[in-house]
Amino acid sequence: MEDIAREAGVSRAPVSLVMRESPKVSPERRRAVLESAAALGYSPNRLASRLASRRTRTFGVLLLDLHNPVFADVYDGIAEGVAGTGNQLMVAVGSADPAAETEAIRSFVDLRADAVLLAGYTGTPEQLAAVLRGTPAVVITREVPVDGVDCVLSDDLRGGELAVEHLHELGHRRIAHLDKPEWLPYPSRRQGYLNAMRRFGLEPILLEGDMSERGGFRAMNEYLDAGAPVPSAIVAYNDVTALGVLDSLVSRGLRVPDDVSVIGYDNTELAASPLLGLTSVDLHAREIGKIAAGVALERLAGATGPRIIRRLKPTLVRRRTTAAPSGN
Amino acid sequence: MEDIAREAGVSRAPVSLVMRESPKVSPERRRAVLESAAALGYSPNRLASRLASRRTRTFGVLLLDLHNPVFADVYDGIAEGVAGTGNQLMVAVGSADPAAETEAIRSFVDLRADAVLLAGYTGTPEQLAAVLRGTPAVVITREVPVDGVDCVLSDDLRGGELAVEHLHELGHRRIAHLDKPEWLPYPSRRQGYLNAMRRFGLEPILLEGDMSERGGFRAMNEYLDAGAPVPSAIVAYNDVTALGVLDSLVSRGLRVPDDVSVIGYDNTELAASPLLGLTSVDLHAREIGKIAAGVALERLAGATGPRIIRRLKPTLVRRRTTAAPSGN
DNA sequence: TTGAAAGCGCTAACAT
DNA sequence: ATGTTAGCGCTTTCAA
Repeated sequence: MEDIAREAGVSRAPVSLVMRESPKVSPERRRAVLESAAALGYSPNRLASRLASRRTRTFGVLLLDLHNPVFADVYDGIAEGVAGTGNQLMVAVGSADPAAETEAIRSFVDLRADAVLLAGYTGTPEQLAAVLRGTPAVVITREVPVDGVDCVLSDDLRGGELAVEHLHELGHRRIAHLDKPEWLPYPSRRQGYLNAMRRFGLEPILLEGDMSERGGFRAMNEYLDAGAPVPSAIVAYNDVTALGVLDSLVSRGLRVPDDVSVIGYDNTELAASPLLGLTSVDLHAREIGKIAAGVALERLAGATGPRIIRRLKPTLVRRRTTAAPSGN
Repeated sequence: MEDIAREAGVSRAPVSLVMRESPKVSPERRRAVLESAAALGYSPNRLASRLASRRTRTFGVLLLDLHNPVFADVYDGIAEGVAGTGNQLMVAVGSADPAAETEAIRSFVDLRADAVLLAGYTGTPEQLAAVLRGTPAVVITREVPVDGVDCVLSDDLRGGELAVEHLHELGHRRIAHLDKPEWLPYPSRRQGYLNAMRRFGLEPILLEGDMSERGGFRAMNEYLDAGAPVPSAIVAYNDVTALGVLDSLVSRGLRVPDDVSVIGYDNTELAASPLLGLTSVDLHAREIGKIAAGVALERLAGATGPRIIRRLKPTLVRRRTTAAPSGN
């Protein structure tokens, strides 16, 4: 920067101003500075600039899993939300390992991200509070009771109910639910399922499997292999596992929805594909991401006050994998 | 840091060493330092540390599109490749807009990433060279002729041929190809298709559509609406567009593979899903990512020499969407 | 508007 | 093994 100043015949201050596109520099000087910067192959060092200015204008975004398309939607929403605000996004991928997630968040904090957006945090509230050290954070799709941490999520309890209500209305009575209880810090969908089942006086059937297509496939296979009577409908934790369930059913010669109905969750593009036509509970991922970005922006703009909890209402998108039970 | 030093009764140097987990500090001092750091709620500033040390131990990873699962695979490969090397990943999402991509790369460079890994760069070589300013870079899935830029990719020319050869062997003669020529800086797959078609003395049929499920869906719909004779087989640019093609065919009442065969490209988990069973050309995305990380690591370890070009052989994974043509 | 000076919070020689 | 001293490359007062 000093070289540029010398080359352009000015001191260092105007160079700094030109780089930040400040209007307080006369046009001719600005041109001179820009020219010698180009001539010298100057590349600004944002580490230094951020260190000195104590502002990074950057949000850290943690995405749980790139293989689940719902996070692409959440990301799009966040990107839409920060567009035009002059803020940047740096993203890290968590892989559902609390230690890795904590490390990623720590990295954001140490890099002095202005705020942190967590889409799919699986650790404990205590860990989160410890690693955040006061950095503004908004947790997406989960409610984490930590002071100063805002949450934007879908009403998963209601979503679970919605799925059961839809199936019950179609005439289903043997309705199973698939998720991964001991791992998941997101029990609300199952709870909603259980609530609705009890309300209808139905017996819950709980299956367990990893939260992936493969996990859904295996869990369903194991259940069928065990010789248990086939449920007439299955509520899967999300679209990806629902796809695995479909894989399993179809590979066993069971027809969907003729023999078994299947509901997913997230309403990803996967579910929306005309070929699959997966009935799914829409948690409005993109909108959630956008709102989360908005909340972070508000905090940066100085909004104080208690934790913000925004809980959107999920909606059921009915497609071709659910229908009235045939036999029974 | 000075506060910690005072609190622990030492000077600043050992504090810095403790933070970097250096072994040159006596255990009792280390403990004292750690204690007062915790007591004071110390959070190291990595901006300052990176600025002072002039090393960031961070790779910038640019991902073209989160909605295409192939990039999740590439990312996994990169993550696997850098695991245990003490390097971190910072990722940015490109959205297939050269301006946005350039901005993301500039950001990596300005933040002094040690290297940059570009999965799906769509800009020109000149732009890339200009923004890189000497930062080591490896471009993934594309060959970009820029000095000092390494490339790890699949032999797309061969991949295009592979698809046609497979279909030809099954007995297909009216084989169409779908991609987006004017936008895509990746013409090799189409070229491979064209080469093989010419070799077999067949007439090429070129369809155009956006590189997304929706794009494939629309392109196929338009083609069918135009009343052109239905091809007996379709080679799609990638799995995502292939899914769109399937959507279109099935919604028109055409059966796959009985009436039309379809081949995708990338062999993503989407294609591998038993439900879809999409025949696809595997470009070994995860391995490519891993190799790319390895190349970057080599460069950082001081490997000089000319540009490295690693071109993997694609393989065809045959599933249920391709079969011998029935009627003709 | 521009110039000079004092940091931002850390690392890296070096000397002890 | 520990303390001291100079920076890393920028921004930001403050004066001029």
